[in-house]
Amino acid sequence: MAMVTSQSSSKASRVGSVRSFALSDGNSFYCSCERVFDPRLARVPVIVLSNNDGCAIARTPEAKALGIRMGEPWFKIRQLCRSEGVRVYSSNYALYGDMSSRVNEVYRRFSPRIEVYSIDESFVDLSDVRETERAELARDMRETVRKWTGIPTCVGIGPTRTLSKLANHIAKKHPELGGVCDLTDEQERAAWMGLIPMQEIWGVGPATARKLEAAGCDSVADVRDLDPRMARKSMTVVGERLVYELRGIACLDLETVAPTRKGCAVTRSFSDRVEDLAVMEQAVAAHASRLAEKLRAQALGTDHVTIFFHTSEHDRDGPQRSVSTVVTLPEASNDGLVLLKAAKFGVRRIWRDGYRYSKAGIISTDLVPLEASQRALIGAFDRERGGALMDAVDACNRRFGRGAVVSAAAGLERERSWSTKFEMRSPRYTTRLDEMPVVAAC
DNA sequence: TCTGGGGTCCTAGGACCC
DNA sequence: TCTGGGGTCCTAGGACCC
Repeated sequence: MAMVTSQSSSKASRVGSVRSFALSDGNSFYCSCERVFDPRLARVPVIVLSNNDGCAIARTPEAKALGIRMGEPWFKIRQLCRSEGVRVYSSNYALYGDMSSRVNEVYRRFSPRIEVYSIDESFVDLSDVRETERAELARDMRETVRKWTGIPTCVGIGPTRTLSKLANHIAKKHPELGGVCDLTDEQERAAWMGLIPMQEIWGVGPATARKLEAAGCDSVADVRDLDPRMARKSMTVVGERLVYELRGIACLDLETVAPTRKGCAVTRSFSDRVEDLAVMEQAVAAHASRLAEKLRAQALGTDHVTIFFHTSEHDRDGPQRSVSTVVTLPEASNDGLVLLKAAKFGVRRIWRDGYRYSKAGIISTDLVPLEASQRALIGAFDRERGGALMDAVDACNRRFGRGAVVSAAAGLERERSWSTKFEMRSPRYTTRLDEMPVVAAC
């Protein structure tokens, strides 16, 4: 079998042998997390809003039935939610992240090889499970997750990652399957593929869908039957792999060990527009501190950061401006004070009065393991002192909660006029002692 | 008259994902 | 009034090198 990959790769060592993947994901995951801790939410419409309470990013079936779409802005659905009694929550990532790791702990009991693909989805390798036993194992896994964490899931099984995603899609759309769909059988698979529109394929977005349409594709089966060479011509190696994956030939293997992160960013929309340099400095400084924290958690560093801010396209009347600048450091660092200083420097460099800025951020690409990074001959940071200080800051924040110790330059909570809205956040039940649910037994 | 060939690295931009 | 945040991969094209 020809390896369909853009670069020679040895990690797909098992590619070619018969594989089986299960994709398990949490149903309306964020909403389900909220339901675990509040039984009153069962069977009523629930939605969770994005950062800044901007738009709906998770909806229970009851909320979907009311016509609330994915990504719909909050201000457009507020009335509907009020009149229909929809329970609305701000994002509570501390809770969702913790619930996610609990769910993954359960998956690990069913297979030694799992890939945590996103906060609510994981691939589970079932290659060593007998074909006839896979669906049963999936049902068992699903029940165990439900019992131990309270999260409802759906599982799709297939010989490639793409087909397991497709199976998962079917499991979700067809409740009569009991939350598990196994596409191992070729005939059964072919029947389903003829029924599902190609837009549902994992990896097909609007641009690819237009190309596929032009090529006469309507269903998933049509894409499977494309000539792989033609697919490569119009859709690059990504398109060619897609065709093979749909044919049951695995081109993508599991990443069971999370690869070192390549980039990291902290960006936020402001709750109110920012027109003042001092406020912008404070906001970006806070983002920089947070970025440094994220890098420290993974022992990574960066020797340059991009600072950006821009106005909003939705402010039709005002003048528009979008700027960015790269600030280079003498050597890689993850010291909060170093990145904060770089951030403020960058902001001042590109600041211009007279605009109503809506969003700002700090981005770092090309992360390096800090210990292995090249030291500067001139301008090296005092890593011993800086590192000890940051260790102490991290320890305090772990113990007393994020934000317990911050740089004054990044602003205290109460003076942050720019900060993000979380007006309807539920308690962080599982990660904060003071927000733990209290149960009375009598 | 006539001006190589092949490689790497970097960046920007497009596309897609959750 | 009000429209999220944070990632990955791939390609083309330019700079540069020998």
